[in-house]
Amino acid sequence: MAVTIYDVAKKAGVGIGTVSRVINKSPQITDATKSRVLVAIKALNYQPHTVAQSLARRRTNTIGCIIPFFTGFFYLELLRGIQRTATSLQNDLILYSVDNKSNKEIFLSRVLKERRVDGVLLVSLEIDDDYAEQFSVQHFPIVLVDGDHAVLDSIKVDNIEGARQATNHLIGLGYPTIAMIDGQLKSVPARLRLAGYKQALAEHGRAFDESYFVACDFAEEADGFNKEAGYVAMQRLLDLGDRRPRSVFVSSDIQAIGAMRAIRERSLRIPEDVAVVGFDDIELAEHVGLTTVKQPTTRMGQVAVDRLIAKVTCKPGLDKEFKQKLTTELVIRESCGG
Amino acid sequence: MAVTIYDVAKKAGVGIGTVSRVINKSPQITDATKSRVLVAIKALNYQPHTVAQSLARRRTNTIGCIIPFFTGFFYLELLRGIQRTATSLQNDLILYSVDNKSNKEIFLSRVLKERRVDGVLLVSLEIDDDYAEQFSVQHFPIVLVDGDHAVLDSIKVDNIEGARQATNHLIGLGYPTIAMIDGQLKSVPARLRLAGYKQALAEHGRAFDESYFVACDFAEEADGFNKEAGYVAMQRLLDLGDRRPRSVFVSSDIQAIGAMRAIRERSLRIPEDVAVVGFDDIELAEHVGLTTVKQPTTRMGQVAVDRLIAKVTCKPGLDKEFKQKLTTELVIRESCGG
DNA sequence: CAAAGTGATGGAAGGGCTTCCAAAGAATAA
DNA sequence: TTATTCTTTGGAAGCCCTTCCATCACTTTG
Repeated sequence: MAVTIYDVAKKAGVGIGTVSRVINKSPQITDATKSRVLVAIKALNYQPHTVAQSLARRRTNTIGCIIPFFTGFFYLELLRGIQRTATSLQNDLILYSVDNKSNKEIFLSRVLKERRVDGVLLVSLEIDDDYAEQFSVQHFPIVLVDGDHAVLDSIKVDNIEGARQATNHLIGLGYPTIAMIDGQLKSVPARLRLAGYKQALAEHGRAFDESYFVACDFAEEADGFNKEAGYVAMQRLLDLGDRRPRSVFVSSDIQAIGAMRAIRERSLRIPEDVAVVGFDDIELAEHVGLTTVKQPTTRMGQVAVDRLIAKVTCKPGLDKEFKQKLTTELVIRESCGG
Repeated sequence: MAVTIYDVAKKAGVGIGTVSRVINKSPQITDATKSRVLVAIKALNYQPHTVAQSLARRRTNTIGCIIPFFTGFFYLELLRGIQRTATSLQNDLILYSVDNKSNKEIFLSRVLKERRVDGVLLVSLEIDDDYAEQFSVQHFPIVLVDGDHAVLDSIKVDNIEGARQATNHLIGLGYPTIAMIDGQLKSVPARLRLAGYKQALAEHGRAFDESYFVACDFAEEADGFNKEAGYVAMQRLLDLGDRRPRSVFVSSDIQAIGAMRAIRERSLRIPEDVAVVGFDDIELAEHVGLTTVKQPTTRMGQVAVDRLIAKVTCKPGLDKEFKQKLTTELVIRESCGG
């Protein structure tokens, strides 16, 4: 059978409390006893039973992460930031991955009642008001990542600012006309990116021109953020003939890839005929030389875990609400010229 | 305070053992008592404390997964298969991700002693003999994924067969000359893929021609499986001038991407001048129309977890060694013509 | 009708730790 | 010296379950 704290205590000739204190680095232990215990621990090759510790301490040193079935680079990088930070703060990470909506609810309620994790990260998923309420009332630590809710802590990227950066880049390069291709307007990021686009135009005294704006409301899949939608949307802009825009800000890289294909199919060149900026900085973007807006994904994971664990350990200054927005970064490649 | 099994027992007017039996679906409970208990559980909104269950049962219903810091699609898909299968078998998944080698050892020894997980998956990582020994002796369930060791269960893809498929495809299309670009020969998959290539050639009575084989031994990073290495290697083949190969099997997609660039830079066409097959089926492969060998990645995760949990639960027939090889699948796109 | 068997139930013990309280010992003050 | 305070230590109780054993209420059998 496995060696327990009692074996160590007997071997070292001390009480179990003393052994426990040594393990937990309690200060009030004489160096002599401490080293006796340490020797016994080494001799028996003892390691505390984590599960028993969790039960007694009412702390698992584990955080949960509810994340939609991770496709794409974004989630990989996010997970990397989360994992790395958790490990560095001596926490383990349990992954709950969500296939469909009902799944999410199950995980939320499990997390809340099983007490298997000290806190939870909810990534890219909406949370109902009554669940939010429960977490809030029970003081169960939760941080929303790439999402938001009135009563809960959240961290996300500043979509408006990112869209502004992209648009300003095109303005700065002197393009006379700047179109925008957006996702479905019912999606939150799509609306925010539109707002940033409009804001940048307004700041430079440019009017928003309805005919230069295409929302992919016709495309269902992935809220319009997909290759085909970008392709179709770009066709519409190119159909303007002479009035076609000189440059376009596309609200996601994957749409931009589709848009670029549409441009090339008409024998137009990028950026000489039409300049393109994307959003996201997916892996493909580098390959096709797409200038785009990079989200600080790894960082987001890190900040989220830091905050979550601060809440778990009741660090001071946690009452104030935490609504962090991280700023994006423009990655300049070849698709805009300049 | 949280509601415990005692509260439920009192409310239902039964003993705690009875409540426990209801929770664990023990058969010998009358329907009447069972429903009384169920009512009480519902009324109190009771849910068992997972940690306490783990301690009492000496089973955590959790598996660990030690995985190198997941870059690339391969790990995403693998993780998807692992996660999905674990969830469907009522197990949670703890992710230990490895940044560097020492990290791996730490996780291995923690897993072994902390008893926080019932079993562990070791992905794409080598394991020292003495650790393998320890797992073996202690009967601690472990399954190697995309790796191997004499005394441990393992599951991986059949690299030899995959390389044969790729080479045979080129042979079948009638290409007179078939070169190969490989990773560093010190890497195991590189050697296996070479073996498959040679085997296919031999089966069709073709000689292995040293001058048509380039191993990327000059490239350090990622065992030679990277874009630049592929680019350089292809240059060498193209430098053969008139004797340059009519087709080439590249041992990874990422190298193939580099190779394709080298081909295009000499104003040669794919597949009209040089046909290319890759290996891996990364996301980019589809985008560039690369014919390639797809690994059954998700499936591998699934099989691994199935096996691991079978071991944990001591299903019969586990003594025989388990060394599974999954077969690859050729994905035909445009880079080979035909 | 008693004896033996069957099935459902209660609850103590045990899983391995932390923590609190009391006690012993050491150090200081009077 | 004795009284007082401070440190260090031992170990019981508690964290919340599962499981085993004893018990009790019925059946069945002879």
